[in-house]
Amino acid sequence: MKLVRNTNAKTEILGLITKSEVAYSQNEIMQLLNGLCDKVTVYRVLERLVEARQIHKIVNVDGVLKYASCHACEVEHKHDHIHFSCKKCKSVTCLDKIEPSFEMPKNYEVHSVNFTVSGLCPQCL
Amino acid sequence: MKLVRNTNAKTEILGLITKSEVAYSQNEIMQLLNGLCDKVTVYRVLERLVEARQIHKIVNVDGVLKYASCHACEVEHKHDHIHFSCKKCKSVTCLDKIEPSFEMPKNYEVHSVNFTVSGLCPQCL
DNA sequence: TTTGTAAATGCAACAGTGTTGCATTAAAAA
DNA sequence: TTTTTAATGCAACACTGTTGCATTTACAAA
Repeated sequence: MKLVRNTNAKTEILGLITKSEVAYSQNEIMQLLNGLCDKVTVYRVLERLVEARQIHKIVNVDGVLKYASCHACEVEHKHDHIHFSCKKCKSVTCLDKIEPSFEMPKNYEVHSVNFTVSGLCPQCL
Repeated sequence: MKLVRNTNAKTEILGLITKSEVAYSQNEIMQLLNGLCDKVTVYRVLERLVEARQIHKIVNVDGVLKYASCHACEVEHKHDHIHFSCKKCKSVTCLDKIEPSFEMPKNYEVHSVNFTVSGLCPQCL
């Protein structure tokens, strides 16, 4: 078992993501941290938090990675819910309650899922 | 109405994508074209083909854009089907038949959808 | 409390994807 | 054939994300 340390950067980043209603990109986190640490550190902290299953990773419609806390993972760690990407305000939100149902063809082994719907969010409508 | 021209690059690229069972990235197309044209041209042709609704764009799990033909769009142009991204052979396939069902909360305006499932495809299983 | 360790960081340099500006080429309408 | 302007090539760039390595620091053990 590898030792894990609690650092300033990790605490701050996890705090930001946990408090947020929307998913954050590395870029957005950097701006919110206001020079607290290097961008490489942000990437590495995010990687560790995903590894530790404290946050989850989302691929946005523009290909940029975003991170959100695991609010709905108390019981079981899974991320089959939909993410909503707003074209106007550019926010990405987890729709924790919405899990699409679908039936995979035989002979596919599903490991993970990335569902993103884009359009206009309630605030921008 | 803006004039559209048929060029060598456009014909070749559309041909490649149409013949293919899997979705291609700009990088893959460049290799298949074997120096026929510049990478900027590939991006611009792909953009035009998407605009003309002859192909559709997929965001892969690694954030890279891939393009596939619109086989299932004869009647109506929509891309609510699932894409499968294989972790081993890195192929991205359209599962045209599989359209997940889900119910969006009120006050969201859905414009488009990007569903990707990753794991192992039948060939790699 | 001090010390030793390796986990975490910062910096610089890099890799890959995708974009922009501009001069040149060429498709196709007249 | 001539004319128009869509399409191309090239160079340079922007942005996201990664790697190597020397330095710092969290924290377990003494």
